[in-house]
Amino acid sequence: MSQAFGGYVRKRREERRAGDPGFSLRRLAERIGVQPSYLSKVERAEVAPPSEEKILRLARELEEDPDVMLALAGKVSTELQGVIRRRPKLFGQLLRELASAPDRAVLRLVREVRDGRW
Amino acid sequence: MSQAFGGYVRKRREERRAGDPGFSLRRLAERIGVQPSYLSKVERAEVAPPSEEKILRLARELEEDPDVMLALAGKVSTELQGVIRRRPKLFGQLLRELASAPDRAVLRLVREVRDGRW
DNA sequence: CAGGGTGTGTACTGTGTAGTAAACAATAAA
DNA sequence: TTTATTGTTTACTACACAGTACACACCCTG
Repeated sequence: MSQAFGGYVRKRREERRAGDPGFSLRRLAERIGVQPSYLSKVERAEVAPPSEEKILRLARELEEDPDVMLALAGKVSTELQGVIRRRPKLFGQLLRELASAPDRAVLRLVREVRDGRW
Repeated sequence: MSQAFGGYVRKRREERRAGDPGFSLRRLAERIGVQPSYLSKVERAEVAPPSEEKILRLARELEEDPDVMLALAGKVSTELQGVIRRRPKLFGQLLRELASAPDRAVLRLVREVRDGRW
């Protein structure tokens, strides 16, 4: 299933490793705070993706978008979940409405909101 | 923490029970598909809220908003999570932007989208 | 006063999550 | 040629999650 996540991490790590030997599996594992054996299994999708916390630290080290990383792991950040939980009706409606909207439309809304046009 | 959920279920159940004896704890539990003892513990928050599946069935029986019910249980539906996971960057941005927006503003967006004004 | 229905207390359980710890073979460096 | 370093294999684990099963005491009510 989440072959996606492991493969992605491995790819990104090896890319970054070309220019920086600090991106060996062992040294990265240490910075993330897990055993090398575990990171190895994660990268080869021998086990499920790690916890949100480890994924976020991984995203930081690899300079990847945390939300994208979490999505690859089949998760949604507790932060975003919190945003929804605070106003479930409102955001439930909005998200369902936007589920089938084209990227372009969603992007327009993002900009609209960011520019304070409300 | 989730005293909220249990208390809410109990309140709603007893309300509905006034007009319909089919809303005794035992009979409701049966329709939901759990043991009465378990529903009892849930209502008194002696245990954590049940799984998403049971919560949705509960919401149906009690005629409550599923998203609200899940929120009380500290959860977000896998359906909504799926919407986000498909376009994590886009929805991540949007939600963070809207996190601090007033209800009114979000509601305006919902309507705007629903009326196809994009 | 027997019987059905009500909510609850107690004890237990299978499954999933999120890893650790130690040893191993292959490669690279001194 | 030792010595490090790398990724991997194997075995194991602690804890949370999502409940079940059964017995119990308390009402009514017919």
